[in-house]
Amino acid sequence: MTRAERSDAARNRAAVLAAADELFATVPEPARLSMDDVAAAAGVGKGTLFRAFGNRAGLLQALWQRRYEPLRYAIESGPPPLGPETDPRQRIAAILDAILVVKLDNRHLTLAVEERSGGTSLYEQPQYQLVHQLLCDLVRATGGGGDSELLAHLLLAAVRADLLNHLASRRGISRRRLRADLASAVDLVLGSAEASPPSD
Amino acid sequence: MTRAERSDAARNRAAVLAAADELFATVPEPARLSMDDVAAAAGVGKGTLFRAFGNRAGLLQALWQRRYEPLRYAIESGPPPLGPETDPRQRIAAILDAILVVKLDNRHLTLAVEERSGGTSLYEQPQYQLVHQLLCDLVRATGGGGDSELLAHLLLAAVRADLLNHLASRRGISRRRLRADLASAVDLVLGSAEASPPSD
DNA sequence: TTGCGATCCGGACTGACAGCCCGGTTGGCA
DNA sequence: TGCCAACCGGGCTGTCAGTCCGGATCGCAA
Repeated sequence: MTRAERSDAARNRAAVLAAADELFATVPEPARLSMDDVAAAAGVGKGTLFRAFGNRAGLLQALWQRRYEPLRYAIESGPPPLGPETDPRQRIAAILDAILVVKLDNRHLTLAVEERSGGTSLYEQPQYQLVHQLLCDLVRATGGGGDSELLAHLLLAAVRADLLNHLASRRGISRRRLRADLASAVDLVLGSAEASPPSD
Repeated sequence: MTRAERSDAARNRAAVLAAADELFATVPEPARLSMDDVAAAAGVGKGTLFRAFGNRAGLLQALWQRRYEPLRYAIESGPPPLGPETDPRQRIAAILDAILVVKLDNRHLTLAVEERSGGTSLYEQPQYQLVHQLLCDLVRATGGGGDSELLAHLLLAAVRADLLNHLASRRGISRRRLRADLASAVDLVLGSAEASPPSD
């Protein structure tokens, strides 16, 4: 019997999302961004924030979901190369490339989302498990050797937020280079065919 | 002009290391192990603990170093298959397998060590950078395609503490299976030759 | 053995932060 | 317009890393 959200609640929820989005895009160190900061920036009390999102992880999930949603949709039911009607090997490459791009575009946010917090590791997040499951199936469909579960984890390890952040921010490696290197690494892991450079 | 450590300081340092070792081996959730806990278990004041190790990361580093030291030595100047006189491809496999084993044997400790804390990511730790550099060189020596830097990161991602913990503790995958899967994954990444099962 | 200063000890203290609580307010249906 | 459930806000609590400083201790020198 979940009643509809009251209008003020909806307004505040939106305000928090907007403010948090802005903040995470701005601040240099997402881990140092406190819930008080977010509440203050949204012009809302802390109680309101926690009522709306449960806890820090809940807020981060909500933020991330908004960013990730289009990609998720494209993967689940869009046209090639992301959609289901693609050759598994190319689909894997396309998916990882797309994830790479989204994460680079939302570096701080993803960093915060993947931060281990409260005993919940990245690998327990439903988001992760969904993609992992899909990659498992796809890897198996390519018929290469090796355990598909571990391989899927390895592929996803290539786009972990902290690694990307290190390579991009710390080491200053360009997005173009990252995408190319990722593509060739994926080809290697999947038992190299020819490498196809990204188009977008 | 670093003066020698006073005897009581050395004694306390040892007591802290022993107690912390014991605790990290015992507790279920290393992140919940506070410095107060460690100090109390060691029968020492918190000030003493921080004087000796600087901060939490310092203590964890010291603990990890003791565990990792033998392996580091074996890699740097031991006999094959870990030592320098080994064929690069086999050496990579041997090193990763050894790291896997050490980390599994010290699961909670490694989990705590690799925990991102205070803006210092895994990739900035000198420990990591050392192994990464070595793997880079070895990967390059195998002459396969792909960017050696990224490949070395990927290889090390296969033995990240949180992944291992998830596979071993959460999913209940056996050590034997993990070692075998890791070995075949490494072979894949390095442009598969034949897989050789671990001996130890 | 005794004196003495540098070093070290310890636990109270601070600051930061996630999450809870509850008296007061407000939205929206009757 | 009245009523009450839902919601607001910010003060409060508990936890934890790291600091501080008065007092204890070590170990050298005489």
